[in-house]
Parts: sequence; C-alpha cells; structure tokens
Amino acid sequence: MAKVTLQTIADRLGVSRATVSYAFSRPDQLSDGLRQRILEVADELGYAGPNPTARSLRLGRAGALGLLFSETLAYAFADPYAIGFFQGLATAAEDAGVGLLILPLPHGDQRSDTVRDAVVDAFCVMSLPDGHPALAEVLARKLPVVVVDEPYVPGHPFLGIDEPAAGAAAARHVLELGHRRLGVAMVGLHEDGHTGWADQERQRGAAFEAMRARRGGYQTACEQAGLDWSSVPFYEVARNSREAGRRAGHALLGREPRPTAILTNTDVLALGILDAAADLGLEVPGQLSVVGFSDSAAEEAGLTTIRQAKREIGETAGRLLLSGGAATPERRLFPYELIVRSSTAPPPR
Amino acid sequence: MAKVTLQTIADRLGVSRATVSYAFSRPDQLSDGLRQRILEVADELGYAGPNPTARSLRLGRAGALGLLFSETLAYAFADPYAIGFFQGLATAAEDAGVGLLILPLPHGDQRSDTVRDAVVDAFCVMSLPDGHPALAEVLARKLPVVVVDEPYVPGHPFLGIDEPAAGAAAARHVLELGHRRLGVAMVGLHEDGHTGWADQERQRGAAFEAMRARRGGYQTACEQAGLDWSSVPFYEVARNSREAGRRAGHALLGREPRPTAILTNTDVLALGILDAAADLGLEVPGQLSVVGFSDSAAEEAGLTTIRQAKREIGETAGRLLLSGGAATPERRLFPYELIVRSSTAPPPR
DNA sequence: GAACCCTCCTTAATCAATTAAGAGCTTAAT
DNA sequence: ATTAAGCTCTTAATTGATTAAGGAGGGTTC
Repeated sequence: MAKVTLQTIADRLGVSRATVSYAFSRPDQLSDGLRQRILEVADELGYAGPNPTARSLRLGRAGALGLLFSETLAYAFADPYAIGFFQGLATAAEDAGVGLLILPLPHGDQRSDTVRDAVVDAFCVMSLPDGHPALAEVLARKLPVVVVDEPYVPGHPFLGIDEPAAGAAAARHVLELGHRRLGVAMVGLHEDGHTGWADQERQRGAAFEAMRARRGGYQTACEQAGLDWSSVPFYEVARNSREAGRRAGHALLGREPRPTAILTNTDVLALGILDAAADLGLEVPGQLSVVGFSDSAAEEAGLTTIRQAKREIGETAGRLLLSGGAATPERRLFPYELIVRSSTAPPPR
Repeated sequence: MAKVTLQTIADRLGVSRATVSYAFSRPDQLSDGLRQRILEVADELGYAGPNPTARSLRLGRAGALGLLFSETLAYAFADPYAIGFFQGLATAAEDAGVGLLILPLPHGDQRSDTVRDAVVDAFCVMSLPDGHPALAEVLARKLPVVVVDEPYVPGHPFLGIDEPAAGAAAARHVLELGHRRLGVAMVGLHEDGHTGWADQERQRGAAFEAMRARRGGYQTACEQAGLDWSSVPFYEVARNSREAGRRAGHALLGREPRPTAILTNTDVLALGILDAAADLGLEVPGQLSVVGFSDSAAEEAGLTTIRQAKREIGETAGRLLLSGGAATPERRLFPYELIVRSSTAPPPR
C-alpha cells in the first residue's frame, strides 16, 4: 500500500494533479461532477487529504506558534503562573486558528534540534536564563519573536512587568507595616539546583533577569527604609514547590532573631512558608507576615501577593505574534498590583 | 531582501546546492575549508538554516505530536487532571525530542482546518464527546492515534481506566460506610452548558462516554446495595470549577431529606461541595461525606477520592505514539485506587 | 461568421530542502 | 605503470503540494 498523493488520484482518473488539488482547496474551479468523482476516488484510495507539510511549504505558513519555556514541560505545567500565561497565549492561538507548539528544551547537556526543526511561524520565549543556548537558536531562525519576563533582547518585543518596582512594592508593604526583621525565600535564581542560603554575590549573579530584578526591588525598598540588606537572610530553593517553600520556611524561621515577615517570589513558595509557620505553631499574620508573588495560588489561602496580568500578557504575546509578526520591538510593561489579604499585618510587639 | 535559501548561498559561492546542504547536515561529506566558507557566507547573507518545512517534507517526519482536547485550551490548562496528563505526555515528548502541538478545536460552529493542516506525526486525542467532528478529522489523517479516556474508537489504542468499576468503587465506599441518602454532582456530561438537575434520560444520554460509564458505576453500586437510583438527586454543572461545585452543593444540600454523602466526578467539584457544606455549617465528615475523583486536587483538603494514574497514562500515550506508531490497537486500562482521607465517614445517626 | 466570453481543465513553475549515484582528481599500493 | 581506493563535489531525482497563465470547447451576440 504505497503512499497516496494527489498524483495517485490524478493518474487513476486520468486528470492532472492540479485538478485534484482544486477539488480539495478550490471547489469553484471545477465542475461538480468531476469534483465528486475525485473525492470518491480519493476516499476509495484512502487519501488522507493534502499533505500538510507540502502545503505548508508551498504556502509559506506553518499554522503554529512555537513556545519555549526554561523548565521541563512537566514542570511548566505544574507552575500556576506559567499556566495562567499559557491560557492567555492559548486563547490568542485559538482565536487565530493556529496550534501551539510546545518545544522541549534539551535537558542536561545533550543537544537537540527541536528549535531548529520546529515548523512554526513565530516564537514566544518565556523565562529563559541569561545566555541560554536555546535563545540563540530561536534568534537564528529569523522569525518573529517575543520574549516574556526574561531575558530582554534588544530589538525584539518584550512583555513583562516592572520587576524592580513590583519587588519594591512587596517589600515596602511589610516595611510600612513596621516590620524590620525580614527574610526572603526565592526560587528560580540559578539553574544549578542549589538549595540553601545565598550570599550577596550569588543573589546578584542570578541567571534569571526578572528574578534578579525583583530581588533588586526588595533590596532597594529595604535600603530606602534604612535596613541593612546584608543582614536580611536570603534562602534560595531549586524547585518551585510547596515542599521547598516549607523547607525554606523552616530555615528562615529557625534564625535568631526570627524574621517577622518573609518575602517570596512565588505564591507556591509562600504557601510552603505558611506550612512551616503552622509546623512551628506560629500564627499568621499575628506572629509572621508572608508575601507571595503572581497571585496564582494565593486567593484561597488569603495570601498577600503581587498580582500580575499573566493571562493578559499571554494573550498579548500571542496577538502580537499572530498579527503579521512582532512589528513593534518595544519593551512593554504590564500593570502589577499589590493585593493585601490576610497573611500580612504589623509585626508583633 | 529576498529570502535566503541553500541556493542563494550556492550561487554566491559557485558551488552546488547539495554541497551547501551537506555543509549543514553532513559535515563529513565536505572539506573543512569549503564548509567554513559556506557557513561564513550563510551567516553573512543572514541564512536562517535549512527550512524546517522543506526538511520535514523531504524527510517525511514532522517532529511533533498533535494533541486534541475537548475543551478550549484556556480551560484545559485549568483542569488539574488534564494538567497531570499533559505532564506525562510532555515527558514522553521531551524524551523523544519532539514538540507537542496543542490544537485548538473550532469553538462554536465555525470550522477551522487546524486538524487537517497540523504538521504532526501522530495524534493524541483526549476526552472528546461522542461524535465530535474533530475525531473524524483526526482519523481522516490516517496517522497513528491514541485515544485517552473517551471516546473508544475500535481499531485504535485506547488508554483509560475501568470507569464503571471506578465509579462503583467510589459509591460502594460510602454505601459500605452505611450511607443511604446519596447525592451526585457531575460535570462534563453534555456540551450544552446546562447546569441543574439531570433526570435519568439526561444522565444516560451523556455525550461523554467516560463520564457516562462512571455514572453507570455509581448506579450499579447503588442498586446492588438495594438503593433506588431514581431517588438519588443528581445535579449537573457545566464547568469544572470550585464555584460550580459550591452551587451544586447548595442545590443538593438543600434537598429534604438532606443527603449524607455526595459523590462527584472531579476533585475540583468536590472542593466546591466542601465550600457549600462550610457555608451551611455542616461538618465534614461528621454530617456529610464527600468523594472526589482523580486525586488531582484532593490531598491538601483531605478529600477521599479515586486516584487515576494520569501522568502514567499521558506518558504511555506519548511513548506509544512515538515508538513507531500505535502498534497495538488494544484497550488498555490503568489501575485506579480508592484513596480514603478525611472527607468520608459513617453517616450521622 | 467573426468576435467574444465562459467554463473547465492542463501545463509548468515553484516552494526549499535531502541524498544516492557518479565524476574528477589525488594518492597509495602492487 | 596500473589498479584501487579516497576525497570532494555535482548531478538529478525526489518529497507533495499550489496556482498563475493558457488552451480547448461550447455558447452568445451582433
């Protein structure tokens, strides 16, 4: 059973290949009778319809949007912030009738050609660490690209929030409540899988631009409030999981003097901090204030957090790419908002 | 700035197109000197690398797995059960170095050609209602296909659980605890967006095979326990959200006599039932038992549920498709397990 | 009956690659 | 000197479609 192509059908009927093509894609160019016969024979031969790859080649469009994300896909799907973004992107793709091609990054060291071989019309890159090889591969494709969150690539549209300002807003919130003994738990600074205390150098050398900037915001706000940043305990975790947050929480809350407020860069981590507080019998917000980030898993737990327009960012990214390419290489910052719930209060006296 | 292809580079250097192709894909076929020059010129001309579509056509592989899901993408990404499945599928795709092309279904009535035009090597279809046109489009492509959960398509591999048995296990659990007044809340029976009481006919006529079967399991268990199924209040909701679950909960708990146990077909719905119980000041499990399904969002809430191997199903689906097509058109049922937590107990006396 | 216009179909170029087979040329072995 | 073997590179077929331009045949119009 050889492959059935337009030509197979054409030969069988003694018509030209073009005629058969018209039968499928431009019915008005053919008499109804012939068209019917062609479709019948196609069916009979088990023709699967015009080969999408050949069609794509001829028409010059792929009908898909490529999406790159720093983490493994399994992990990306577990991250509420990423999910929100995906939803927005998916909405845009859906409206345009194109698919969303989720590309795995080569894990570890072995290289793969997924980016080079991806049949897409444009790329959306989200949250890649500085200098990640996949970014270069994407740029080499010379297709429209938008970057979300990080890293900023001059000359290409960028979507995200004002990270330093948002970080500062989170920190200022607890500072203004009167807290002076802060602690910080962050995930996604480096790719080396390290979990533990992070010194200044390690903080400043974070591979992820947005997280680096967010942390910078914490620091700025602290210093403006007259706090010595170097005295703020900073715990870094490798995975954005509730369990990792709990570990960070135990580490931070085991310090002497104990922090009265903990800043985290994801809601998931913040939930883990709450777990740790519960383990220790600490009341939140009475004895401990906790601030999350992204408003992705915060509502039910009553978490104070920074809301990011993740769906809107995703949808905008999609529309930008699908509307004839990324025309405007601008750096577009979306609004963020401090949402104060019941996990923050003035410090205990 | 015309398009740069292999030919452009070949012409510029006075070599043949084949030579340039070798420079990119088979370095051993060329002298290093020439190869260097070719790569230089390619760079100079802004060549984006071998066109993936043309490559794909010539090589006969797309390097992507197509995924169809009944809901809008935005919704799919919000469903913990689907997410679990995606993670498994993504893992398999990642290991094989292929992308995951998520295809939007035509929403409403307007048709789209995404399935016909999808550049993929195989399809994974998940949870489509009976007779959904997209399924026919997928089958028309004559590519390897596996179906997950529903609908079963004879001749193609099927992955899922033994729904009637799993449903019966959930029901039997509360029946064996001594409950006699049950209530049921289900989502995803029909596509008409209806929320409200569902009579027998509507229950049996559900468009989603798996949910129909699961409900059949409830009924069987009830009847085996000597319960009159027609007296069991059955509330159907259109969306799998906690809020919808709460609405269903209020409807069910407002009945006289009030049910002492409520079965739901998703954990998310069950969480909503818990909300409703809390609204009414009912103690769980003291005054009300609640059973979820899928073990996708149940642990923290202490929900009794049926665990499904969602990630494993996803990964198996992926491997099946990526290992030279779906060789075995078998109906493969994965284990499920009743996980008893703290949301079920004997009924109040 | 010439001019013109449809309708329906064919011709042939095009999309951008891959790769088996073969042609020159140099070098080594017999 | 002859044959063989190695390197490089080219030729040309192939992948499966789309579509502008053109031709054949029939019908209308004046």
